[in-house]
Amino acid sequence: MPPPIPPSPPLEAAAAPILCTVDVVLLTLNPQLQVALLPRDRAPLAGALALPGGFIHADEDADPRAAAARMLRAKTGLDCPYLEQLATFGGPERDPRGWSISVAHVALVPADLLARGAAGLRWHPVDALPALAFDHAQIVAQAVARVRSKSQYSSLPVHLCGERFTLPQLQAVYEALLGEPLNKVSFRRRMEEMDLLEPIEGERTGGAHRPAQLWRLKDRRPGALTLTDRLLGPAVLAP
Amino acid sequence: MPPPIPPSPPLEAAAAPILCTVDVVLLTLNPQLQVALLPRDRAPLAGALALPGGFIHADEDADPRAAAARMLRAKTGLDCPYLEQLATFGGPERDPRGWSISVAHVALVPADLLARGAAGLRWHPVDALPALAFDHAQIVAQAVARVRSKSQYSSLPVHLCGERFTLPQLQAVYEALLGEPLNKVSFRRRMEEMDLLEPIEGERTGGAHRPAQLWRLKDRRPGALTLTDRLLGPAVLAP
DNA sequence: GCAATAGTGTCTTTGAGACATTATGGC
DNA sequence: GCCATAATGTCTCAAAGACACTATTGC
Repeated sequence: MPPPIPPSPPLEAAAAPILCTVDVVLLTLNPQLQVALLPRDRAPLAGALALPGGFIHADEDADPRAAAARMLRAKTGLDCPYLEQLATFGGPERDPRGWSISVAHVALVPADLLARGAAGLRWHPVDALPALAFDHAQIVAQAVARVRSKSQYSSLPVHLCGERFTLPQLQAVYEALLGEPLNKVSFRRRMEEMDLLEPIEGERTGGAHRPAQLWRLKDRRPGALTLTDRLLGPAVLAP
Repeated sequence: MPPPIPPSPPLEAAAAPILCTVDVVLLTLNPQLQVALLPRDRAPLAGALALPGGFIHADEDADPRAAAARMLRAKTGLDCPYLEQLATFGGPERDPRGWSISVAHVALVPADLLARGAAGLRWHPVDALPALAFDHAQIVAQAVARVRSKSQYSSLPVHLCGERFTLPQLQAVYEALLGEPLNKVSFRRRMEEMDLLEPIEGERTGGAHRPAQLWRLKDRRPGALTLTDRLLGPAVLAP
């Protein structure tokens, strides 16, 4: 028997205020996957390690992504190369101040950009995290799953390399994210099919052995992803 | 030159109140992909077609998903089989009442469940939508992209079939979502590999021709997805 | 029997991985 | 010359698609 629909439920009545925040899972590869954490400087949970984040400011943020970018700039000094919305976490218990929402984002930064900015950041390998404030451990876990999953079928890992890189370097990044060695020939075939890299003429890396060709992204829009219809690695980890 | 980090920005100061809502993109296949819309019964935009949704209630919702389920029950009478968070949309302009957030969800319902509930719902093919309120057209577009994308590598389409279905029916659902015919042999090989279906002993569909075996999901947890590490269709549509 | 759909067997093609070979640097 | 790494050529194997064939119903 279909449940009767109440005539006119007061769904749009104004509700109790909800705390609206944004958090950023900032990741780098150095040489393993690491996440940036900050000790909280005020209550609640002062001193506890937490993701960079804070309240959305209705008067200055154009959307959640802009709020995340502002947070990142303010708390880490980085102007973010790759920034993607992850998911929204919410509920009455996650923050002692009341029913709260956090629009979580993932940001990627090449390890060689870390010198600048990054003042009080504490980097922790994602596979050995200390206790985190609120539900931030869960958020980090989901972010890592997302990044690993997308590494299977997209160019996402290039955003963990600098602007210029060699194919062996890029393959090492994919392997670190996917957690297993990749076939060199297949990897190069796939990168060529994706058609997202261009060689930097004349440029090669030095070293004690045969120098490798340097490459850069063809499409210079920051944060752009190229997808492939075949998979590089194994196990799909996250939806 | 790295931008200096301001000493102690007032990031956690209480901010202007933000409207927190949830919207649901409820989809069915009948025979094309259709979305459920409701004419708004109050200002703003009274009369305009919109997604079922409304404010989060801090006093009764355990999290955004619960809020979406409540909304769905109240506005459509359906207790949802498949419900997944999509993304969060927010900004100062999307709702005339002020800076607002909508945690958008995707819900799938088999066409044969539509008889019950579904009182004032208006179903529209997603490829020929009328004008929608707020930014709901964009939300629907993203939901459809997500559903089509997941159809490539997961069992998501089974949630658009009823509890019992034949393999030709299921293949037709995949084909409708992916927009192209699939190879019968490969499709069956893949379904067998995924190991998510079990035949219903003795049961077969009638009809003028050879009857087909009926199947059902092995894992009866509603909303559970099985993933595959190979792709069924072509073009990856959404990240 | 015939028509129409369900289900399966098999061959061909394609793409991925393993391996070997060549190339280019420093010493 | 030797070693180490980069880059590419080639072979093998496995999976996907095309196609044909069998199976089962109603008429």
